[in-house]
Amino acid sequence: MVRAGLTTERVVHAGAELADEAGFDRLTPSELARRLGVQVASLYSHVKNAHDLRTKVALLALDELAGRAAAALAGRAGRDALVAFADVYRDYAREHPGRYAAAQLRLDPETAAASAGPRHAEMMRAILRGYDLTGPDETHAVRLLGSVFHGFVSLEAQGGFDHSSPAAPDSWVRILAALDTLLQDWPRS
Amino acid sequence: MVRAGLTTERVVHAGAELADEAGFDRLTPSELARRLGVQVASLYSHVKNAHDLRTKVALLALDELAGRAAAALAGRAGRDALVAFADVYRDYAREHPGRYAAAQLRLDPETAAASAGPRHAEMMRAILRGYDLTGPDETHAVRLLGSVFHGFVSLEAQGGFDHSSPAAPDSWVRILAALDTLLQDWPRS
DNA sequence: CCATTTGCCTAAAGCCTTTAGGTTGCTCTA
DNA sequence: TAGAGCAACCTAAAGGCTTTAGGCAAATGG
Repeated sequence: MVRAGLTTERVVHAGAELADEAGFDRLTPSELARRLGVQVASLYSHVKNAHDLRTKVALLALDELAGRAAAALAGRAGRDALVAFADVYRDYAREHPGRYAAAQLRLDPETAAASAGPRHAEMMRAILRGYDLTGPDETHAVRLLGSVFHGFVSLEAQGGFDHSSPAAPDSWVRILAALDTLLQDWPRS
Repeated sequence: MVRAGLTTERVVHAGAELADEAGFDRLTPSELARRLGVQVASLYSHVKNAHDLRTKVALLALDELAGRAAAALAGRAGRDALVAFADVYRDYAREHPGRYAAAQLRLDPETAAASAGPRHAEMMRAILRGYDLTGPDETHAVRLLGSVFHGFVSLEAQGGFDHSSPAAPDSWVRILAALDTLLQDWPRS
Protein backbone atom coordinates (compact mmCIF):
# COMPACT_ATOMS: atom_id res chain seq x y z
CA MET A 1 0.00 0.00 0.00
CA VAL A 2 1.57 3.29 -1.09
CA ARG A 3 1.05 6.00 1.49
CA ALA A 4 -0.10 9.45 0.63
CA GLY A 5 2.14 11.01 3.24
CA LEU A 6 -0.46 13.14 4.92
CA THR A 7 0.20 15.42 7.82
CA THR A 8 -2.14 17.86 9.49
CA GLU A 9 -0.40 20.67 7.67
CA ARG A 10 -0.79 19.07 4.28
CA VAL A 11 -4.42 18.24 4.94
CA VAL A 12 -5.15 21.81 5.96
CA HIS A 13 -3.33 23.20 2.96
CA ALA A 14 -5.23 20.94 0.60
CA GLY A 15 -8.36 22.06 2.38
CA ALA A 16 -7.51 25.67 1.69
CA GLU A 17 -7.05 24.90 -1.99
CA LEU A 18 -10.32 23.06 -2.09
CA ALA A 19 -12.08 25.99 -0.45
CA ASP A 20 -10.60 28.39 -2.98
CA GLU A 21 -11.60 26.28 -5.94
CA ALA A 22 -14.96 24.96 -4.87
CA GLY A 23 -16.10 27.47 -2.25
CA PHE A 24 -15.79 27.40 1.51
CA ASP A 25 -19.12 25.66 1.95
CA ARG A 26 -17.86 22.71 -0.07
CA LEU A 27 -14.91 22.25 2.25
CA THR A 28 -15.97 18.88 3.68
CA PRO A 29 -14.05 15.81 4.80
CA SER A 30 -15.51 13.64 2.08
CA GLU A 31 -14.74 16.03 -0.75
CA LEU A 32 -11.25 16.60 0.58
CA ALA A 33 -10.57 12.87 0.96
CA ARG A 34 -11.66 12.31 -2.62
CA ARG A 35 -9.27 14.98 -3.74
CA LEU A 36 -6.38 13.56 -1.75
CA GLY A 37 -7.03 10.03 -3.00
CA VAL A 38 -7.60 8.75 0.49
CA GLN A 39 -10.42 7.23 2.50
CA VAL A 40 -12.52 9.69 4.44
CA ALA A 41 -11.78 8.13 7.80
CA SER A 42 -8.06 8.68 7.27
CA LEU A 43 -8.51 12.42 7.61
CA TYR A 44 -9.76 12.01 11.13
CA SER A 45 -6.24 11.24 12.32
CA HIS A 46 -5.18 14.72 11.30
CA VAL A 47 -8.28 16.72 12.03
CA LYS A 48 -10.84 16.28 14.79
CA ASN A 49 -13.94 16.73 12.66
CA ALA A 50 -15.40 18.81 9.86
CA HIS A 51 -15.59 21.93 11.99
CA ASP A 52 -12.02 21.55 13.12
CA LEU A 53 -10.93 21.29 9.51
CA ARG A 54 -12.67 24.57 8.68
CA THR A 55 -11.24 26.25 11.76
CA LYS A 56 -7.73 25.22 10.84
CA VAL A 57 -8.16 26.62 7.35
CA ALA A 58 -9.45 29.83 8.92
CA LEU A 59 -6.35 30.09 11.09
CA LEU A 60 -4.13 29.48 8.09
CA ALA A 61 -5.88 32.24 6.19
CA LEU A 62 -5.66 34.72 9.05
CA ASP A 63 -1.98 33.98 9.36
CA GLU A 64 -1.22 34.29 5.66
CA LEU A 65 -3.16 37.52 5.50
CA ALA A 66 -1.34 38.97 8.49
CA GLY A 67 1.98 38.00 6.95
CA ARG A 68 1.21 39.71 3.67
CA ALA A 69 -0.10 42.77 5.45
CA ALA A 70 3.01 43.08 7.58
CA ALA A 71 5.19 42.85 4.49
CA ALA A 72 3.13 45.51 2.75
CA LEU A 73 3.37 47.84 5.71
CA ALA A 74 7.15 47.68 5.97
CA GLY A 75 8.67 51.03 5.09
CA ARG A 76 5.37 52.75 4.46
CA ALA A 77 3.37 55.30 6.41
CA GLY A 78 0.30 57.46 6.13
CA ARG A 79 -1.72 57.17 2.99
CA ASP A 80 0.79 54.80 1.37
CA ALA A 81 0.44 52.41 4.26
CA LEU A 82 -3.34 52.67 4.23
CA VAL A 83 -3.59 51.85 0.55
CA ALA A 84 -1.01 49.08 0.64
CA PHE A 85 -2.71 47.43 3.57
CA ALA A 86 -6.16 47.70 2.03
CA ASP A 87 -4.90 46.26 -1.23
CA VAL A 88 -3.52 43.24 0.57
CA TYR A 89 -7.00 42.46 1.85
CA ARG A 90 -8.68 42.93 -1.48
CA ASP A 91 -6.06 41.03 -3.44
CA TYR A 92 -6.04 38.17 -1.00
CA ALA A 93 -9.80 37.85 -1.12
CA ARG A 94 -9.71 37.78 -4.90
CA GLU A 95 -6.85 35.30 -5.13
CA HIS A 96 -8.16 33.09 -2.34
CA PRO A 97 -11.91 33.50 -2.00
CA GLY A 98 -12.32 30.29 -0.04
CA ARG A 99 -9.58 31.15 2.42
CA TYR A 100 -10.97 34.66 2.80
CA ALA A 101 -14.42 33.26 3.54
CA ALA A 102 -12.80 30.93 6.05
CA ALA A 103 -11.17 33.87 7.78
CA GLN A 104 -14.67 35.19 8.47
CA LEU A 105 -15.60 32.08 10.42
CA ARG A 106 -16.62 32.85 13.97
CA LEU A 107 -13.96 31.41 16.27
CA ASP A 108 -14.44 30.68 19.93
CA PRO A 109 -12.74 33.26 22.16
CA GLU A 110 -9.57 31.34 23.05
CA THR A 111 -8.97 30.23 19.50
CA ALA A 112 -9.53 33.78 18.31
CA ALA A 113 -7.13 35.17 20.86
CA ALA A 114 -4.44 32.70 19.81
CA SER A 115 -5.01 33.41 16.12
CA ALA A 116 -3.45 36.08 13.95
CA GLY A 117 -6.61 38.15 14.42
CA PRO A 118 -5.12 40.47 17.05
CA ARG A 119 -2.17 41.15 14.76
CA HIS A 120 -4.59 42.58 12.23
CA ALA A 121 -5.99 45.07 14.71
CA GLU A 122 -2.48 45.92 15.78
CA MET A 123 -1.45 46.72 12.23
CA MET A 124 -4.43 48.97 11.70
CA ARG A 125 -3.45 50.88 14.81
CA ALA A 126 0.04 51.18 13.37
CA ILE A 127 -1.38 52.73 10.21
CA LEU A 128 -3.26 55.27 12.26
CA ARG A 129 -0.01 56.47 13.79
CA GLY A 130 0.43 58.33 10.52
CA TYR A 131 -2.67 60.34 11.39
CA ASP A 132 -3.42 62.34 14.47
CA LEU A 133 -5.84 60.15 16.38
CA THR A 134 -5.82 59.35 20.07
CA GLY A 135 -7.79 57.44 22.68
CA PRO A 136 -11.22 56.13 21.73
CA ASP A 137 -11.07 57.90 18.39
CA GLU A 138 -8.30 55.56 17.40
CA THR A 139 -10.51 52.57 18.17
CA HIS A 140 -13.41 54.05 16.26
CA ALA A 141 -11.15 54.58 13.29
CA VAL A 142 -9.77 51.04 13.47
CA ARG A 143 -13.31 49.76 13.41
CA LEU A 144 -14.20 51.97 10.50
CA LEU A 145 -11.25 50.69 8.53
CA GLY A 146 -12.08 47.10 9.35
CA SER A 147 -15.70 47.64 8.35
CA VAL A 148 -14.87 49.28 5.05
CA PHE A 149 -12.23 46.75 4.05
CA HIS A 150 -14.27 43.75 5.00
CA GLY A 151 -17.52 45.22 3.74
CA PHE A 152 -16.22 46.24 0.35
CA VAL A 153 -14.30 43.06 -0.24
CA SER A 154 -17.17 40.81 0.71
CA LEU A 155 -19.75 42.77 -1.26
CA GLU A 156 -17.44 42.63 -4.26
CA ALA A 157 -16.84 38.89 -3.83
CA GLN A 158 -20.54 38.39 -3.58
CA GLY A 159 -21.00 40.09 -6.94
CA GLY A 160 -22.69 43.15 -5.48
CA PHE A 161 -20.89 45.59 -7.77
CA ASP A 162 -21.03 43.52 -10.92
CA HIS A 163 -23.86 45.11 -12.80
CA SER A 164 -23.24 48.77 -12.43
CA SER A 165 -20.57 51.19 -13.52
CA PRO A 166 -18.02 52.48 -12.77
CA ALA A 167 -16.00 49.33 -12.19
CA ALA A 168 -15.38 48.21 -8.64
CA PRO A 169 -11.62 48.99 -8.65
CA ASP A 170 -12.40 52.63 -9.42
CA SER A 171 -14.59 52.86 -6.37
CA TRP A 172 -11.95 51.13 -4.31
CA VAL A 173 -9.36 53.76 -5.19
CA ARG A 174 -11.74 56.64 -4.55
CA ILE A 175 -12.99 55.20 -1.30
CA LEU A 176 -9.45 54.80 0.00
CA ALA A 177 -8.71 58.38 -0.96
CA ALA A 178 -11.83 59.48 0.88
CA LEU A 179 -10.84 57.50 3.97
CA ASP A 180 -7.45 59.15 3.87
CA THR A 181 -8.91 62.63 3.92
CA LEU A 182 -11.38 61.60 6.60
CA LEU A 183 -8.58 60.32 8.83
CA GLN A 184 -6.60 63.50 8.31
CA ASP A 185 -9.51 65.53 9.52
CA TRP A 186 -11.35 63.23 11.88
CA PRO A 187 -14.35 64.91 13.56
CA ARG A 188 -13.91 64.89 17.36
CA SER A 189 -16.84 64.69 19.70
CA MET B 1 -54.84 12.99 10.13
CA VAL B 2 -54.82 16.59 11.33
CA ARG B 3 -53.21 18.88 8.80
CA ALA B 4 -50.63 21.45 9.72
CA GLY B 5 -51.93 23.86 7.09
CA LEU B 6 -48.63 24.59 5.46
CA THR B 7 -48.17 26.99 2.58
CA THR B 8 -44.97 28.13 0.95
CA GLU B 9 -45.26 31.38 2.84
CA ARG B 10 -45.67 29.72 6.19
CA VAL B 11 -42.79 27.37 5.52
CA VAL B 12 -40.52 30.25 4.59
CA HIS B 13 -41.56 32.26 7.60
CA ALA B 14 -40.90 29.34 9.91
CA GLY B 15 -37.58 28.96 8.14
CA ALA B 16 -36.73 32.57 8.92
CA GLU B 17 -37.51 32.01 12.59
CA LEU B 18 -35.42 28.88 12.66
CA ALA B 19 -32.51 30.74 11.07
CA ASP B 20 -32.78 33.51 13.65
CA GLU B 21 -32.86 31.13 16.57
CA ALA B 22 -30.43 28.44 15.46
CA GLY B 23 -28.27 30.19 12.88
CA PHE B 24 -28.54 30.37 9.12
CA ASP B 25 -26.34 27.32 8.65
CA ARG B 26 -28.82 25.23 10.62
CA LEU B 27 -31.64 26.18 8.29
CA THR B 28 -32.19 22.73 6.80
CA PRO B 29 -35.26 20.86 5.62
CA SER B 30 -34.96 18.22 8.30
CA GLU B 31 -34.62 20.66 11.16
CA LEU B 32 -37.46 22.75 9.83
CA ALA B 33 -39.73 19.73 9.37
CA ARG B 34 -39.05 18.68 12.96
CA ARG B 35 -40.00 22.12 14.12
CA LEU B 36 -43.19 22.17 12.09
CA GLY B 37 -44.19 18.69 13.27
CA VAL B 38 -44.24 17.38 9.75
CA GLN B 39 -42.40 14.75 7.72
CA VAL B 40 -39.40 16.07 5.83
CA ALA B 41 -40.74 15.06 2.44
CA SER B 42 -43.79 17.23 3.01
CA LEU B 43 -41.71 20.37 2.73
CA TYR B 44 -40.74 19.50 -0.79
CA SER B 45 -44.21 20.43 -1.99
CA HIS B 46 -43.62 24.00 -0.90
CA VAL B 47 -39.95 24.40 -1.59
CA LYS B 48 -37.81 22.89 -4.34
CA ASN B 49 -34.86 21.87 -2.20
CA ALA B 50 -32.66 23.04 0.65
CA HIS B 51 -31.07 25.77 -1.44
CA ASP B 52 -34.43 27.05 -2.58
CA LEU B 53 -35.55 27.24 1.03
CA ARG B 54 -32.53 29.38 1.91
CA THR B 55 -33.03 31.57 -1.13
CA LYS B 56 -36.64 32.22 -0.23
CA VAL B 57 -35.66 33.21 3.29
CA ALA B 58 -33.05 35.54 1.79
CA LEU B 59 -35.68 37.19 -0.38
CA LEU B 60 -37.96 37.60 2.61
CA ALA B 61 -35.16 39.24 4.58
CA LEU B 62 -34.23 41.62 1.75
CA ASP B 63 -37.84 42.61 1.43
CA GLU B 64 -38.41 43.18 5.14
CA LEU B 65 -35.22 45.16 5.38
CA ALA B 66 -36.18 47.35 2.42
CA GLY B 67 -39.57 47.95 3.94
CA ARG B 68 -38.16 49.07 7.25
CA ALA B 69 -35.58 51.23 5.55
CA ALA B 70 -38.20 52.95 3.42
CA ALA B 71 -40.28 53.68 6.51
CA ALA B 72 -37.26 55.10 8.32
CA LEU B 73 -36.39 57.33 5.41
CA ALA B 74 -39.83 58.90 5.15
CA GLY B 75 -39.69 62.56 6.10
CA ARG B 76 -35.97 62.59 6.77
CA ALA B 77 -33.03 64.02 4.87
CA GLY B 78 -29.30 64.57 5.21
CA ARG B 79 -27.65 63.31 8.32
CA ASP B 80 -30.96 62.27 9.90
CA ALA B 81 -31.72 60.06 6.95
CA LEU B 82 -28.24 58.58 6.98
CA VAL B 83 -28.40 57.67 10.64
CA ALA B 84 -31.96 56.36 10.50
CA PHE B 85 -31.16 54.17 7.51
CA ALA B 86 -27.99 52.82 9.05
CA ASP B 87 -29.76 52.04 12.30
CA VAL B 88 -32.34 50.02 10.43
CA TYR B 89 -29.59 47.78 9.12
CA ARG B 90 -27.90 47.36 12.43
CA ASP B 91 -31.11 46.82 14.37
CA TYR B 92 -32.41 44.33 11.87
CA ALA B 93 -29.20 42.34 11.98
CA ARG B 94 -29.34 42.24 15.75
CA GLU B 95 -33.01 41.33 15.94
CA HIS B 96 -32.81 38.82 13.11
CA PRO B 97 -29.28 37.50 12.76
CA GLY B 98 -30.35 34.49 10.73
CA ARG B 99 -32.38 36.54 8.29
CA TYR B 100 -29.56 39.04 7.99
CA ALA B 101 -27.10 36.26 7.23
CA ALA B 102 -29.58 34.95 4.66
CA ALA B 103 -29.71 38.35 2.99
CA GLN B 104 -25.98 37.95 2.33
CA LEU B 105 -26.54 34.81 0.31
CA ARG B 106 -25.25 35.11 -3.22
CA LEU B 107 -28.24 35.06 -5.54
CA ASP B 108 -28.11 34.26 -9.21
CA PRO B 109 -28.46 37.36 -11.38
CA GLU B 110 -32.14 37.11 -12.32
CA THR B 111 -33.21 36.33 -8.77
CA ALA B 112 -31.10 39.21 -7.52
CA ALA B 113 -32.61 41.59 -10.05
CA ALA B 114 -36.12 40.57 -9.03
CA SER B 115 -35.34 40.88 -5.34
CA ALA B 116 -35.54 43.93 -3.11
CA GLY B 117 -31.79 44.35 -3.56
CA PRO B 118 -32.07 47.16 -6.12
CA ARG B 119 -34.40 49.04 -3.80
CA HIS B 120 -31.63 49.17 -1.24
CA ALA B 121 -29.22 50.80 -3.67
CA GLU B 122 -31.97 53.18 -4.72
CA MET B 123 -32.57 54.29 -1.15
CA MET B 124 -28.89 54.94 -0.58
CA ARG B 125 -28.88 57.13 -3.65
CA ALA B 126 -31.87 58.97 -2.18
CA ILE B 127 -29.93 59.63 1.01
CA LEU B 128 -27.09 61.10 -1.00
CA ARG B 129 -29.43 63.67 -2.48
CA GLY B 130 -29.02 65.47 0.81
CA TYR B 131 -25.35 65.87 -0.02
CA ASP B 132 -23.76 67.38 -3.07
CA LEU B 133 -22.58 64.37 -5.02
CA THR B 134 -22.95 63.77 -8.73
CA GLY B 135 -22.05 61.22 -11.38
CA PRO B 136 -19.56 58.49 -10.48
CA ASP B 137 -18.91 60.07 -7.10
CA GLU B 138 -22.45 59.21 -6.15
CA THR B 139 -21.83 55.56 -7.00
CA HIS B 140 -18.58 55.53 -5.08
CA ALA B 141 -20.35 56.97 -2.07
CA VAL B 142 -23.18 54.44 -2.33
CA ARG B 143 -20.60 51.67 -2.31
CA LEU B 144 -18.83 53.19 0.65
CA LEU B 145 -22.07 53.34 2.61
CA GLY B 146 -22.92 49.77 1.68
CA SER B 147 -19.46 48.61 2.68
CA VAL B 148 -19.48 50.36 6.02
CA PHE B 149 -22.99 49.28 6.98
CA HIS B 150 -22.51 45.71 5.95
CA GLY B 151 -18.95 45.52 7.22
CA PHE B 152 -19.66 46.95 10.64
CA VAL B 153 -22.81 44.96 11.19
CA SER B 154 -21.26 41.69 10.17
CA LEU B 155 -18.08 42.24 12.18
CA GLU B 156 -20.23 43.09 15.17
CA ALA B 157 -22.45 40.04 14.68
CA GLN B 158 -19.36 37.91 14.41
CA GLY B 159 -18.20 39.18 17.79
CA GLY B 160 -15.32 41.16 16.38
CA PHE B 161 -15.82 44.10 18.73
CA ASP B 162 -16.65 42.12 21.85
CA HIS B 163 -13.40 42.22 23.73
CA SER B 164 -12.31 45.78 23.43
CA SER B 165 -13.62 49.11 24.58
CA PRO B 166 -15.32 51.43 23.88
CA ALA B 167 -18.52 49.52 23.25
CA ALA B 168 -19.59 48.88 19.68
CA PRO B 169 -22.58 51.28 19.73
CA ASP B 170 -20.25 54.16 20.58
CA SER B 171 -18.18 53.43 17.52
CA TRP B 172 -21.30 53.13 15.43
CA VAL B 173 -22.43 56.63 16.38
CA ARG B 174 -19.02 58.14 15.81
CA ILE B 175 -18.53 56.36 12.51
CA LEU B 176 -21.86 57.63 11.22
CA ALA B 177 -20.90 61.15 12.27
CA ALA B 178 -17.60 60.75 10.44
CA LEU B 179 -19.38 59.50 7.33
CA ASP B 180 -21.68 62.49 7.46
CA THR B 181 -18.78 64.95 7.46
CA LEU B 182 -17.03 62.97 4.76
CA LEU B 183 -20.09 63.13 2.51
CA GLN B 184 -20.44 66.85 3.13
CA ASP B 185 -16.92 67.39 1.93
CA TRP B 186 -16.30 64.55 -0.49
CA PRO B 187 -12.86 64.73 -2.13
CA ARG B 188 -13.24 64.97 -5.94
CA SER B 189 -10.70 63.55 -8.30
C1' DC C 1 16.28 -6.48 12.94
C1' DC C 2 12.65 -6.28 16.01
C1' DA C 3 9.28 -3.10 18.50
C1' DT C 4 6.69 0.72 18.31
C1' DT C 5 4.50 4.23 16.26
C1' DT C 6 1.33 6.00 13.08
C1' DG C 7 -0.65 6.40 8.54
C1' DC C 8 -4.16 4.46 6.31
C1' DC C 9 -7.65 1.01 5.82
C1' DT C 10 -12.56 -1.51 6.24
C1' DA C 11 -16.87 -1.64 8.52
C1' DA C 12 -20.78 0.21 10.39
C1' DA C 13 -24.11 3.41 12.62
C1' DG C 14 -26.74 7.33 12.13
C1' DC C 15 -27.76 11.44 10.12
C1' DC C 16 -29.39 14.32 5.92
C1' DT C 17 -31.42 15.31 1.18
C1' DT C 18 -34.20 14.15 -2.47
C1' DT C 19 -37.48 11.53 -5.41
C1' DA C 20 -41.53 8.47 -6.26
C1' DG C 21 -45.73 7.18 -5.28
C1' DG C 22 -49.87 6.65 -2.32
C1' DT C 23 -53.72 8.27 0.75
C1' DT C 24 -56.86 11.45 2.66
C1' DG C 25 -58.79 15.89 4.01
C1' DC C 26 -60.81 20.32 1.57
C1' DT C 27 -63.21 23.00 -1.59
C1' DC C 28 -66.07 24.10 -5.10
C1' DT C 29 -69.06 22.98 -8.67
C1' DA C 30 -73.13 20.78 -10.53
C1' DT D 1 -75.32 18.09 -0.97
C1' DA D 2 -72.63 14.50 -3.60
C1' DG D 3 -68.51 13.72 -5.27
C1' DA D 4 -64.52 15.24 -8.40
C1' DG D 5 -60.31 17.18 -8.27
C1' DC D 6 -56.78 19.39 -5.89
C1' DA D 7 -53.52 19.91 -2.48
C1' DA D 8 -51.50 18.50 1.81
C1' DC D 9 -49.33 15.12 3.93
C1' DC D 10 -47.62 10.46 4.27
C1' DT D 11 -44.39 6.08 3.74
C1' DA D 12 -40.53 4.08 1.49
C1' DA D 13 -36.21 4.01 -0.36
C1' DA D 14 -31.81 5.42 -2.54
C1' DG D 15 -27.62 7.58 -1.90
C1' DG D 16 -24.43 10.82 0.29
C1' DC D 17 -22.12 12.74 4.43
C1' DT D 18 -19.93 12.51 9.20
C1' DT D 19 -17.98 10.11 12.75
C1' DT D 20 -16.31 6.18 15.64
C1' DA D 21 -14.10 1.60 16.34
C1' DG D 22 -10.89 -1.51 15.39
C1' DG D 23 -7.18 -3.64 12.38
C1' DC D 24 -3.05 -4.09 9.31
C1' DA D 25 1.24 -2.68 7.51
C1' DA D 26 4.79 0.80 6.39
C1' DA D 27 8.06 3.68 8.43
C1' DT D 28 11.18 4.82 12.44
C1' DG D 29 14.68 4.20 15.73
C1' DG D 30 16.98 1.80 19.21
